[in-house]
Amino acid sequence: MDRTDQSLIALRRILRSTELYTRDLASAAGLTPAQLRVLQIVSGKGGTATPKELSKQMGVSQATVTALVDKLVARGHVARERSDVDRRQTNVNITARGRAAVAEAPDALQQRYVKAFEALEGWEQMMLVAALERVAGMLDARDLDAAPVLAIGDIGSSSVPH
Amino acid sequence: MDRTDQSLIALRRILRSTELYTRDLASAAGLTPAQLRVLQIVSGKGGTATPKELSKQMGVSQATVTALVDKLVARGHVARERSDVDRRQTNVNITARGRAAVAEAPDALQQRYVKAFEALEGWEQMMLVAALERVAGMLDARDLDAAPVLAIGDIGSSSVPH
DNA sequence: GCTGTTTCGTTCGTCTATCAAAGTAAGTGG
DNA sequence: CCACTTACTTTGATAGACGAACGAAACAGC
Repeated sequence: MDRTDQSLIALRRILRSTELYTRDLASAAGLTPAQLRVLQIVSGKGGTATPKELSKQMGVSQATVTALVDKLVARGHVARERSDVDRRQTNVNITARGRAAVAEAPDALQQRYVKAFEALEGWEQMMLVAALERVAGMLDARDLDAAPVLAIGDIGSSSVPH
Repeated sequence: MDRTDQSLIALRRILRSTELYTRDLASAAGLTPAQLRVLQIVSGKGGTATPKELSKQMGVSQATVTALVDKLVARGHVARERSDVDRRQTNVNITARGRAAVAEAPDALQQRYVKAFEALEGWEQMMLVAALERVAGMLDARDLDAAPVLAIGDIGSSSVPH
């Protein structure tokens, strides 16, 4: 087996672990994975976001975002509010309850990862960061012209410094 | 920002790129992501697998596998066959058409990644493989049966402590 | 042999995620 | 004020996912 295959297998293991884990995580928090993602994004943007932003960030249609926000509103995790600056826009604001749900999400996978990561030597941490960023850059759709789906959203412009 | 955050951000970028891409890939192949995954697994196991194996490998219930296989059967990508050794079991066999679908899946992300990876110097490839496997190991506490891999080696530099 | 238990797969009912298309409401530029 | 665009929602459809209940086959233990 060559190194390319090895790297692909390792990537698939990473993907699989996180995918399986996301389901556990969300269900433990009483939310579905997609709903949790919405909450996390809203929370990460300082507690408010528009459906448009969510749609872009998540790579799904606005119709889907509407449905997800409906559910979160029904459960009291977020509240809708008409924007004053542009009344076509709706602000999706996280509630105290929503914040609590995000905070209390028993993020065992991430905790395990963080713990393992922080147990490493400094030079190993740097090596891993460099490698992960390298791989992320290799996968990033930024330069692809012919992939409309991937062109959705400003990948990284909000959260990934370069 | 500390190195832990940097590594988490890079990981999320990797996850996001692949997740968005999977949808594009599957739709171009005329399949849904879940259906394509079934086909890929069956194909990877030599052309036949049981629902139980698929369920385990994919991390979904058997009921879900049944539904997915139903769809693939309807489209002629796989065929069911009763096992002779244990007649409770059903073998899901890939058809020529199924193989073609897997082979023709325009796996642009992977191709793009492979191309970038293979353009790297040998030592860089080794570094990335070591790093990815390291991360996979940190995330992947349970099932090791998913991939035919392998204890993480050190990368040739003699002093990787653990 | 029998009888109870486990395993494998399926069926059924239900919920969520998702989209495309059509609709509504609000801003923008003649 | 009219046409156009933008932001969001509604509607109707399909797919994915689960748990519960089920039949069939294998496997116990006598």
